[in-house]
Amino acid sequence: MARTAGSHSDITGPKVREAALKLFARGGYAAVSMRAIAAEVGVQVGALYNYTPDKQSLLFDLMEGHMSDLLAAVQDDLSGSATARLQEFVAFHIRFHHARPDAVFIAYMELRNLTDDNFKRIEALRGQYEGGLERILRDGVAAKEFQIVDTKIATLAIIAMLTGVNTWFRAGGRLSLEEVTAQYWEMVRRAVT
Amino acid sequence: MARTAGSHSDITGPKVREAALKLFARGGYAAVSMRAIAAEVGVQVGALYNYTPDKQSLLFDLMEGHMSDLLAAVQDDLSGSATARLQEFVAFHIRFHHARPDAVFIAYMELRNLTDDNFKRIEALRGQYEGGLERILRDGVAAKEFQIVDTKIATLAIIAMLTGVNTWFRAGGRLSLEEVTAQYWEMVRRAVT
DNA sequence: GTCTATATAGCGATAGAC
DNA sequence: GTCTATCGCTATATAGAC
Repeated sequence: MARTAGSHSDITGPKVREAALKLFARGGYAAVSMRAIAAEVGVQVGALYNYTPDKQSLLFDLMEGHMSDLLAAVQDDLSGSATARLQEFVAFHIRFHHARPDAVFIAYMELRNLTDDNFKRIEALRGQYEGGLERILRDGVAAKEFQIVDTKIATLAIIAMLTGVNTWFRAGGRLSLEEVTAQYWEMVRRAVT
Repeated sequence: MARTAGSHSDITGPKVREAALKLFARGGYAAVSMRAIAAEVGVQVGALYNYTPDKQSLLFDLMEGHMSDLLAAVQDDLSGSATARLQEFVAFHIRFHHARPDAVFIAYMELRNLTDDNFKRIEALRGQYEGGLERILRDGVAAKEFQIVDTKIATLAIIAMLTGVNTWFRAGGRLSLEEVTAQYWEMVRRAVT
């Protein structure tokens, strides 16, 4: 309305992030040029630098945003049994990751393209998320609901298994996400008891 | 001996592949230049093209070589029980992948940098390997050793879980590879029975 | 806020001398 | 088989006009 023609900071900013997310996931950080991102947004390359100081910050912001969303969304109702908490974690992990495949892909594939400092910050967030699962497993062992020799190994094994769903599951296929979740939960449940 | 000075095709060829393997694993295919590979080998960039027609072929040859090695090494002794065959598969997968972390990393991370044709060929090899595991699971279900709703899902879940070992296990740490293998086998065994 | 133009650097691949 | 030199192109990032 009272806005200067050509001024679109509130629109272009999110569009830059969306374009980078899509293109990084498709082609890889190193292979995607700032020109390609600008073309996807519909501006010239110089305009991108109103929204990010450089390409590295763009990558880091995407990964940090994803990990923050993940940590904000995960819940752990301590009043339930460890088994119930683990079942909720499995369902949450599959559901959350399925809903944002591009961000998940980038978070796993582009770690090595982060600077050392940025890498440490992302790894710390990842450690926090893993800690949430391990706490459930340890509580389950203490309550004699689970039999697990090493809860750290079990944590990593479960997360690797669950995240793998994103590499093959596509909606509209032979199975629904609910069926897939039920079968993964059954495997996880057996593996820890 | 009777060799022309400066002629080192039998030495340089493998060194080019080794250098590319190491650098691709560390920095990613797109981020590694032919100049960087030449420097790692100790030659000038022009010399590389005596050993590969282009950079893409270098990547494909590494990935195809890895998958061929994997398929040649995996064994399935059909005379054993499905449980014994699965245990051997778990131990083999962890052992084989642990021995060549760079090749494994590239095989998973650089798929999107393959041309369409090359991608299809690598995916076919991967499908062959997964088929070997699924055959064990199906036989185990038929023999009532395993209870699995969907052997395809179980195949993908088990492989994702086992391959995840490479992302965190380092020799000389808290646990030996044998101990890790034993714990993964315990989780897999429970998950399918 | 976006544009065009440009600085500076590096890329994959090839040609031709030795 | 390896080297040096080079072609043609693209990269990130910045400067200054509007």
